[in-house]
Amino acid sequence: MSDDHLKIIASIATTLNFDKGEMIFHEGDKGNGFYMVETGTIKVFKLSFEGKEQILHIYGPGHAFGEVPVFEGKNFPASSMALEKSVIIFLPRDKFVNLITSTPGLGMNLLADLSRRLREFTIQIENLSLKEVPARLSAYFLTLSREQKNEKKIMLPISKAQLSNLIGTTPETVSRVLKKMMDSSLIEVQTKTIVIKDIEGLQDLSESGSL
Amino acid sequence: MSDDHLKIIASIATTLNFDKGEMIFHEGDKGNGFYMVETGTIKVFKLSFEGKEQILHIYGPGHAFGEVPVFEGKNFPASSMALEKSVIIFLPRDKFVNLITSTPGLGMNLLADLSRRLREFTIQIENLSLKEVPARLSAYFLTLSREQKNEKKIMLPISKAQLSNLIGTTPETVSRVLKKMMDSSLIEVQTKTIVIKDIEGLQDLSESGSL
DNA sequence: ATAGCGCCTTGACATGGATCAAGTAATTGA
DNA sequence: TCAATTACTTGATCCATGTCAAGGCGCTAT
Repeated sequence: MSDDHLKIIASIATTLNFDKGEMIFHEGDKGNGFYMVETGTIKVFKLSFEGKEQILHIYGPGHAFGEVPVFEGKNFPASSMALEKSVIIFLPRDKFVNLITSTPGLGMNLLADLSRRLREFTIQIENLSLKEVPARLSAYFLTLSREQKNEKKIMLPISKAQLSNLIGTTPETVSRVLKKMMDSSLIEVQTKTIVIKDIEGLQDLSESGSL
Repeated sequence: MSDDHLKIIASIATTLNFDKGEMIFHEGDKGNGFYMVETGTIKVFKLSFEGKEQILHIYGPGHAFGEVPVFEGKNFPASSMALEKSVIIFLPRDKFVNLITSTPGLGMNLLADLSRRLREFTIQIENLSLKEVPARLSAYFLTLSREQKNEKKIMLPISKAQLSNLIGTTPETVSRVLKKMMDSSLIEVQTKTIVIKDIEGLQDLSESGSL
C-alpha cells in the first residue's frame, strides 16, 4: 500500500493495544472492520476440533489483515492473535468502504493485495498437499533468506513450535528434520539463528527431494 | 458478479473454445488477461515435481478465473485445463483494467469475489492440514449437497480420480473410504450418484470424526 | 452386442509423520 | 542469579495413507 494511502487510513483509524497471546478476533466473529499491524507480530490461524493449529499468516508492521469479511459482508474465516505486545490500527467497516469508493487507486491496490495473498495460499496448499516436511521447511528457510537480505544467516522470527504449526507439522518432527538437515551439512542451527551452508542443496530439497 | 457487469464484459471480450483435456494456461505463463467460463467445466491445479496433482478450483459457467496475475502484474501461480468441451470468455488485461477503473462498483464486486476465494482457500488449507481423508470427503459431499438443491441425492460433477486430487489423496484411498462410509450406513453410492442416508453422521465426520 | 480401454476397486505392503513419554536446554521473572 | 516455567529434543511406538500390483466393471465405438 502506498504511503499516501497509509496516511489517509491512519487519519481516520483508531489504534488498539494487544499483549502477547491476546486474541484480536475469533473465527466466526462478525467482520466489523479492517486491521493493520503498526508494531509487533500477529498470526492468523485455524484451530481444528481437537485443538490442533494451522497458521495461515504471520504478519509484521505494515501488513493489513481481516479484510475478507468486510468485502464479503460475512464473518471471519479464521482467528487472529498477537504473538508479542503489538499495536494494531483498526478501521471500522463503514469508514473503510467510504474510503475505497472515494479513493480511486486504493481499490486497485487492494485487489493487488488480495491477489498476492491468493498466490501465497496457492503455494501453501501446494506445499501441504504435494510436499513433505523437509521440503516445506527448506522452502520456508529460502523464503526467509529472500525476505531478510542477509542471505546466508537468517533469524527465525517465531518459535519452533509456531514454525511447526505454520508448515503443518509438530515440534518433534521439526526437531528431527532440522537434525537431518544439519547432518547433511545443509544448515547450521544456533537457537534462533540458521546459517545456510548449502543453498543449492536446500533448493533441491525444497522442490523435490527427501533427506 | 452482476448481470450488468457480465454484459459489459461480454461486449468487449473474445470467446475461446477448448476440448476436453486442453490446457487453458500453464503455471508460470504471463497473465495476459482474465477468463470466465461460459459453458463447460475447468480445473485450476498445481503439479508437483513428481507429477502429483492438487486441484485448487473446479469452475463451471459464470465463474471468473485467472485474474490474480492481472492485478499483481505477474505470472500464473497455477495451471488450468478444460475438463470437458468448454467455451471460455477472455478479456485482455488492458481492456479489463480500463473497465475496472471506469466502472465504479465493479471493483467492489471483484474485491468481494477475491475475498470469497480467500475464504475458500482458508477452508481448503484447514482441511488439508487439520482433517483426515474421511472428514475431507464428508465435507465435500456436504458442500455438494448445499450447492445442488436436491439435498439427499447428489451428483458427482467429476470423476473419482479428479475428486481424489481435489481433496488431496489418491483414488485407492477414496475408494476405501467410500466403502467404509457405506458400511457405516452414512451414504449409498451408485456410480456418479451419492445418496446421503445419515446427514448428521456425515456432519460429525466432517468436523472431527474418524470411521 | 462385444471388444477394448479407462476408471475404479481390492489386497498386500511400505513409510512418513503423529503421538506419548521422558529428559534437557533456554527464557523469564522475582 | 537462581528457581520456575516454557521451549525444545530424543526415543519408542503406532497408524493413516501412499504405493505397487492385479483384477473387475462399465462406457464407447464399431
